[in-house]
Amino acid sequence: MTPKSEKSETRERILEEAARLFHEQGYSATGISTILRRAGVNSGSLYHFFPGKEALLIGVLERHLALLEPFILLPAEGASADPIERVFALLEVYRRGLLVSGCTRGCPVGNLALELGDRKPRARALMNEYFAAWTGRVQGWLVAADDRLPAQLDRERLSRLVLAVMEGGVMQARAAGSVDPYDAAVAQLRSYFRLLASYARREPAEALRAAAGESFLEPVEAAEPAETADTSGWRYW
Amino acid sequence: MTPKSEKSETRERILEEAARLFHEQGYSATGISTILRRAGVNSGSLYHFFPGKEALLIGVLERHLALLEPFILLPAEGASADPIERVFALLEVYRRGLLVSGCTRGCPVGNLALELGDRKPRARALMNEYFAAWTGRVQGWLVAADDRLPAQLDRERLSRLVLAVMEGGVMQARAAGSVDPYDAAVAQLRSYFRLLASYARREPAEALRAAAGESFLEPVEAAEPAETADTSGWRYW
DNA sequence: ATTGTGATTGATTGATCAATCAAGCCCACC
DNA sequence: GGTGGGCTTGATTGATCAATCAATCACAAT
Repeated sequence: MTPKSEKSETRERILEEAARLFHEQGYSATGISTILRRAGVNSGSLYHFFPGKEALLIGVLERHLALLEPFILLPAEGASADPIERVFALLEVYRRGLLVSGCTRGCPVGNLALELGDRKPRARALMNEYFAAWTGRVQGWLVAADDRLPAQLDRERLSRLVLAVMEGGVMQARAAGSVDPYDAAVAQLRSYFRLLASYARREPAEALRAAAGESFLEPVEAAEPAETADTSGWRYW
Repeated sequence: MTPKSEKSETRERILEEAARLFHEQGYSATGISTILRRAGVNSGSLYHFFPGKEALLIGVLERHLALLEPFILLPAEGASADPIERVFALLEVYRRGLLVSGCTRGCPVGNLALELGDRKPRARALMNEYFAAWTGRVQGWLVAADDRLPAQLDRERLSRLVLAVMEGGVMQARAAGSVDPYDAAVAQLRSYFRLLASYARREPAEALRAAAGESFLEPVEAAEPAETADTSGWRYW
């Protein structure tokens, strides 16, 4: 056997349940014993794979980072070939996460980011990496949109805005127990994008003015996730 | 003495330390004993005022709600008479909170909102009330901006976007250990507002196009907090 | 068959947790 | 100066916490 296998089935089950519980109740509020019970594992097994609770947290975050591509980004790209539509397909992914969980689960990394702050430096570095990968991909789409957005537009800044809207929208949805605040924030972002697109289309002033006021939300139809990595047996939401 | 005084000096000290600790380390990670030590109080006193830890949480949230006006909203209004500048003065208040805490403290309610989710219904109702008061005030400013924003613009949706940008920006700043992501998101929001203002000014198409690309951030100068409530002895950040 | 190693078992540890409570203190009020 | 109630004291409770560890199991290699 390979030493300290990274692919142990028990290890995966522990990570999956820990991820779910950290997501639902937070890191501090989740007891090791609960994870053990839900995963059907004894404490010795857990401590065989993870030296302590913090190492388990690191493992969970590494798992989130590994799952970002197949479960979040690729489905968004599969939903549309249009780079701007991909942005809103991505936001639709999180909307689904809210809906299937009754507004109790949004972005799993966002929760931990606010709870842990800088008290676990290794964890913070991973969360930062996660956000960087997220905004980096969005930035790539915005660059790909090319002449459909104003040339001078700062794509990096806009990608940071998109992430902020997602995380802030999820937070409001959790507090409200409803997706409405999330939808409102996303709809307004959509309106902003339409406005930017109108510019790039070099429309006359009157058409631009009309676009500035609009704020309706066009639902994005779901597409089959475009899986490239082997994610069989992995659950995310 | 009035029975179960709401103004006991001890009670205030407990609430202040609990608020700080909940903000810095979260609700679950904060032990009662730590609060007692920092506040210089014995456990019996705490349980004299609060029947349990959850009641203390409610008290902390009620305190945040009471302090929203004098410590957050009024300073933003005092910074400028211009309703749109008030929006960005408000965002500047949170930026200051990030800076003075080394990016460890953002919005105190936002942290709790994500940590507690719907597991404490009474707490969630208060957090929702907090967000509603926040966005409600911003919405009021946006309405007051009147013809300086497009008439068809949905002011409520935009206020939800502003809150999302603040909360999401704070989250990214905490994860990055730097205000840069916060500044980026706010700068992009500023750009959006300039664009909307250009519309309302009915500028010709070329000027509008120029405004669409700009994304610089004008720092908002601080003004003295306009205090109307008695907040002597209350600390917030 | 024997040995080596990774994986599992599950009782147990000491620490820390939220919460309790009997006793005493302080002081306004009469 | 006595009385009563708001407030404080601080040791103590049982529960739960993360973590430990000696023993055992499963199984591949030889």
